[in-house]
Amino acid sequence: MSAGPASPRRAGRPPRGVLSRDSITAAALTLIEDEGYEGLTMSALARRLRVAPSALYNHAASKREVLGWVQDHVMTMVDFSTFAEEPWEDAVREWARSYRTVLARHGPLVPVIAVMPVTDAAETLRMYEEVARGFLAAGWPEALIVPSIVALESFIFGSALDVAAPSDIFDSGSLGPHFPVFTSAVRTAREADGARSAADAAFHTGLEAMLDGLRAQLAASRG
Amino acid sequence: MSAGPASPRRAGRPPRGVLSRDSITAAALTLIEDEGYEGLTMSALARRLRVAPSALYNHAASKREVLGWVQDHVMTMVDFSTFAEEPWEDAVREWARSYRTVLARHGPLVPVIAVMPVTDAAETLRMYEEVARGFLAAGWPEALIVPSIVALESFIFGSALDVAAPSDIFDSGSLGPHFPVFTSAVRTAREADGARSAADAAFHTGLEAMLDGLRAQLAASRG
DNA sequence: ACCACAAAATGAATGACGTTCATTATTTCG
DNA sequence: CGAAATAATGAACGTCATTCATTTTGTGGT
Repeated sequence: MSAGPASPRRAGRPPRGVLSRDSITAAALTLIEDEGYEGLTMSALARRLRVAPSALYNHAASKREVLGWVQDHVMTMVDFSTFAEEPWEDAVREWARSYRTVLARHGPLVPVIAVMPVTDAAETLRMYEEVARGFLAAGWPEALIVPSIVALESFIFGSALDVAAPSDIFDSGSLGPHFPVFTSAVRTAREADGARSAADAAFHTGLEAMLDGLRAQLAASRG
Repeated sequence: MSAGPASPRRAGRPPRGVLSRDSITAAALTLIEDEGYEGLTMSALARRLRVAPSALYNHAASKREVLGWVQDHVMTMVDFSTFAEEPWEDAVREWARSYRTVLARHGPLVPVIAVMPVTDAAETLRMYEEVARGFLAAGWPEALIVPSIVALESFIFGSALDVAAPSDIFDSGSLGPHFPVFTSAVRTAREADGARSAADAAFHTGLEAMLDGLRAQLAASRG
């Protein structure tokens, strides 16, 4: 496949820079796509870039920093364009779906993103600005905007984690008979949902419930 | 503090067993309480138990397995007793609060719990059985019970992650002026919420919204 | 044009961590 | 009573992130 080292680079600064923040981020993303997050090691990353592991530290202070770049890029994949075009409820629905889909492919990033300060994550701020704008245009009182967005995000984060769960996560196995109500409910749900996974069904149920509830709160706030 | 090795145990099976699944789990829990999850290493765990690290592997196949024991114990701390006593809505509220509080202290466990099959986690099954029973008693159609529970759980998981976030997570810093709507909404929310953290306010907002929405779905299902 | 210094690569070394293995001693079971 | 299972020790290994000394090359100031 990939050629061996044509001319094994000697030590010393190379004529043209081999690495950059962008090239490292891109390599990390394809590495994650190919091998998953367990495969994302500094050695593997360096191998992809045909470079010694220590060379990475001339550009990133730590693996954590590389992960920050990846996270920033992942956030750009979330589609929040509909807030400018569609009514509030449809826009939230589309945004939430996109957000969850993106995060589901980057499960190990979810706990990091949930906690990451927004201060210098410009892409994330762009998203929040647009979402907040959509809420404001829909008539939301300012004090309710941030709590509502964070509540939606919490649900989205949790749902993204859920996607990674095995489809038989609720099989109660040999213990089933001891928990008849739950066991029966699981069976009924499986039949009702058909092809849709438990995670997808729950996401739909929860998102619609939350939209219902938020709509009611908005109406209440208008008196 | 703790005394040094009074009699440095020689190799060979000791007269009385020093380790057990319970003692390891208990030590892991206090270790986590003292040092957090970063401090939970097999060496540190062995040190607490006054044992060589390799001795742990006579009882647990891996660190992952120890984590499973911890997880099982953590789930027993969730209070779902109110489902037997109070009306559906209050019971869900209390359960969700307790669940989030417990998980917030065990953030690193959240992604694991979200994905862990329930098959031989008896404690977790007990909780699900009781919660499902509460839904059924409140008149929920069987097919909606599991999706509703999972949706609530997703929100709870995401909210638990949120608790670990720094309080200034939404400070837009020098970029603030570029995102005026969001920046203003953050300031307004902070003033409105008073002492309550952003995470707590969002949890309250989201939980009430979801309860509203679920109540509406229940009403609709009754025609 | 020269020179000092910054930048960027290599390769060797370090330390933490999870895990395995050979060894030893003790209990338990047939 | 003897064999086998059990449960400890301590030494070793492999992986990983990270640091350091060294080497080479680009760049800005005089």
